[in-house]
Amino acid sequence: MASRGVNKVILMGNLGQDPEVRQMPNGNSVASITLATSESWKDKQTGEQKERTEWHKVILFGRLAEIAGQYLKKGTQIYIEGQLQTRKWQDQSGQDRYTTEVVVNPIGGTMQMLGGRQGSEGQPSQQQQSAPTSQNESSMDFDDDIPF
Amino acid sequence: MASRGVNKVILMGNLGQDPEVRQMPNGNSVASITLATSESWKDKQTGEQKERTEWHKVILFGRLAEIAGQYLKKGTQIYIEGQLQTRKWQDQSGQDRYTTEVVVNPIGGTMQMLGGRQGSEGQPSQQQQSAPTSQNESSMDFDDDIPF
Amino acid sequence: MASRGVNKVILMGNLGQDPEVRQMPNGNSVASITLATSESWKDKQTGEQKERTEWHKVILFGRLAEIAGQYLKKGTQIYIEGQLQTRKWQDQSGQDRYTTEVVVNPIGGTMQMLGGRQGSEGQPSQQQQSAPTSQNESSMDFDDDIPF
Amino acid sequence: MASRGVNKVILMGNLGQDPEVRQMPNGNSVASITLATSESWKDKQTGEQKERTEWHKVILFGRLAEIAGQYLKKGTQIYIEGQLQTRKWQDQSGQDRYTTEVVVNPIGGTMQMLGGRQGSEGQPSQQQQSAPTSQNESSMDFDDDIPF
DNA sequence: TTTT
DNA sequence: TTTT
Repeated sequence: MASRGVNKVILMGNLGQDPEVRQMPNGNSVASITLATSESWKDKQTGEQKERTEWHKVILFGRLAEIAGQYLKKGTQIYIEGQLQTRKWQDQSGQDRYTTEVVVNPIGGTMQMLGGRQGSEGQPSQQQQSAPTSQNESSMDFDDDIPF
Repeated sequence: MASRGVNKVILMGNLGQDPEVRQMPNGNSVASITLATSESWKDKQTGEQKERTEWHKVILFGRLAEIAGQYLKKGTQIYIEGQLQTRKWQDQSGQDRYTTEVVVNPIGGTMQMLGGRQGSEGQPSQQQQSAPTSQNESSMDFDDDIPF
Repeated sequence: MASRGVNKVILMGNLGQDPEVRQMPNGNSVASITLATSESWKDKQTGEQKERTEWHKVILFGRLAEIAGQYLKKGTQIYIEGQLQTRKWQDQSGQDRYTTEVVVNPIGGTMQMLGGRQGSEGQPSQQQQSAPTSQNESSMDFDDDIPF
Repeated sequence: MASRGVNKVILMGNLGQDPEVRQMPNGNSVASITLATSESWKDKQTGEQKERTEWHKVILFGRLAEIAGQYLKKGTQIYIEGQLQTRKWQDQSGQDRYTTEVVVNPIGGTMQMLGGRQGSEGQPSQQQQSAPTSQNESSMDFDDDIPF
């Protein structure tokens, strides 16, 4: 009867693409985003610099979905707190498949945009545009490797 | 060059089965466990009590894998800190599949067993056995629904 | 206007004493507990085993305060999520003093008891009543000279 | 013998002033910063917009202290993971006082700068030197009468 | 003052 | 004392 367990995910990273927002039948909003978290380290064996980027599927509900739709876009850096959920679905051949997502509900979860003006002193709109632009190239080869 | 991003998962729950531990070619240990996190709440519409159990695949490395192999078993309550990783694999038909796991490395991650003796004053071994037993029934219908 | 910042504390440890619960003028409950978190490690220099226990003052509000009064006691292991708050007060000599506490609100915060029954075997209702009672007395001299 | 307990603090906020960095006798660096975390909400009673800023004293060690000295300054937005520690000291009148800090060790802790370049454009090396210098002076009177 |  |  009492709640038992903790299921918490904390991510800080950048959106790989613009959010996808849709309305549920009951009028609530749902936003779907892909978030990249990168880490780099020195390989203890070879001493060389390594980097690994992990892609996360994040689903935002309610008010947070609306904020996502209005303010987030490809390249935006955000912080989120949510929880892990794995849902079952059927692929074209009727086979069971499972997808794990980080679900962010306004109650118990959080989403924060980071970096504010980020040194954009003067020309905010230009800065906003240049960021996605500079990512277009490198995004070429990661868009098709995303598991979702 | 500098590390950028946060990828952190915090789970507290109970093992659905005994851990599976194996040795990597280099001698390191890897333990695989399934962790259940349950939450319950009152449905705001109907007022009825709801419960949802989420199952997580957790992979422990190194020293933590060894501890898992030695001390954890079906029913044990643990706390872990790790990170999300999605890995790609091919199913029998050669199709790409993706599995998301919570990876716990000794560096940056953590695993703690909870509850110590838990009122078991006197007969620890009996207590250890009774816990899994009481879970055997309800585990009937969740073992085959686990995505991994 | 928009919320900016993250302030989150996650603790798992044992109560050093029974909780102290009191009612606010508006009828809400507030529980005050001290929580010990211990860590041990090998000193890299000397190789000897070290242990350090940190004591935290945790304040629970509302429903969580009531649960604390009913179910927690000295030695109970709990998990909490809350936030840091430093409040200012005056000591006997009128000097400003500051106390940092971990505040756990039902909204955004969490409290979970760990490890099952932990010794409450037998008379739960009696325990429920005795806890608040013993708290009223000891809370008399609570504020004036302890670190928190 | 085994570690028991979790003591974790996650903060994201802005520095209230430039970091103060000093060297320990053994050559290690220690950086002291104050971090503001703000939250805003609508008062459920009055409906008015409220804001609360909490100030945290954060201590960084080792490599992270050096990075703080080189790159952080008043206003910088950062994310940190550390742990709570309360230390005892004596004020001028010999009375015991307690100060709670968030301690960030490179092992187990983390510090990340957010939002990109944030205005440091131009003369990084000059900034690197000036920061420690200005810290040495102000750290003189650092310990004796501020809340932290 | 807790706990292992 | 920060930030939006």
